[in-house]
Amino acid sequence: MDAVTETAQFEELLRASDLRVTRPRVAVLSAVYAHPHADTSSIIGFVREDEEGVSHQTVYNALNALTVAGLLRQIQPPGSVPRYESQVADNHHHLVCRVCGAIEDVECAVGDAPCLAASEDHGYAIDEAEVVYWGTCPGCTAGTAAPPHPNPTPKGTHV
Amino acid sequence: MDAVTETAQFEELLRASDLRVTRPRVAVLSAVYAHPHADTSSIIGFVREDEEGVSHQTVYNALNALTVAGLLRQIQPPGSVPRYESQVADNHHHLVCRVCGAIEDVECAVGDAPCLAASEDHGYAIDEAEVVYWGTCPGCTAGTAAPPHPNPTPKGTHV
DNA sequence: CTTTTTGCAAATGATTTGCATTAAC
DNA sequence: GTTAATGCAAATCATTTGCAAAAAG
Repeated sequence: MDAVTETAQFEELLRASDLRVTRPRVAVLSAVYAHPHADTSSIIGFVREDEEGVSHQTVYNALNALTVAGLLRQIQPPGSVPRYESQVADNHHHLVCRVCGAIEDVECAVGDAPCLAASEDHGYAIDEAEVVYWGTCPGCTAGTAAPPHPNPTPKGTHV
Repeated sequence: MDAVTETAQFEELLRASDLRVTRPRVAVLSAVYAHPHADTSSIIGFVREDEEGVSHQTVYNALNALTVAGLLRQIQPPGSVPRYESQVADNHHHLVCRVCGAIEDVECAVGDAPCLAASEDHGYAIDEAEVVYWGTCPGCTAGTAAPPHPNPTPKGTHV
């Protein structure tokens, strides 16, 4: 897919969600599609490669609007900064490395059905179940990678 | 359990983790045990009820040390501030209200076993699976409570 | 032409850092 | 006595707010 086609598709996504089509929003969508799990400051950097002079508030505004509209999904591993990804229709979950902060997508093992029935729902109307698998990625297990985003390993838990 | 006994137990917990026993640390443990899911600023308030003049950095230090030691567990719903809870040995999960930010504990439906096998582990050594159920609590469903901690509902996801 | 979004500047608020003092062991 | 934790102050960083100018529909 060439750049022109891609831009047209992002514009279509915006229109379909009743959002005004602006260059910063297209650039934000493009950045997140190209870099899943990117954090806000990285996204600001990517957006400015496409469109110089875009303010960070505009990126914050766009990320927020796109997330509310359902075009993006915000994920936030504890102790880390919010990150964004584009796939919202499937029900994949995340594998997070405690050492380097890397994030991988994993398909939900049970497909389209609820991942887990809450044993008691406390009267809540549940609309989503989100699963985070914590572990150590192959590179960090091998001790080859430096830890940029360390997260402590809690005790007394299991997988 | 009276206050003296409780304090003695917290001191014992600290000693068992090779942590020095200090009044601020005991106060932090006490605050989190008394108020599960409290955020840092609330904890600072509770600690100062017990021990005046404790600085917030000391509370931050203590929370961090206790979390690394495994005496506390940090949870952080996206868009919210980090919260702490004391139960670390079981494998309960959380039910979070998108409207008011309330958090409830729910027991893991599958007991002691892994909650969900990752369909592909990408070579990660997984040590924990964390589940967050998103929904609306009974009070907010009834429309009786004001929203202090709103979180947008993403589209395209399922429970 | 009306409404929304952008861009700039400044404010806010949580968390961290550095260092001398104090307390734990 | 030695080491680690505390308290104070100041710095940092992500994020938000307010408002005038510009762009979208």
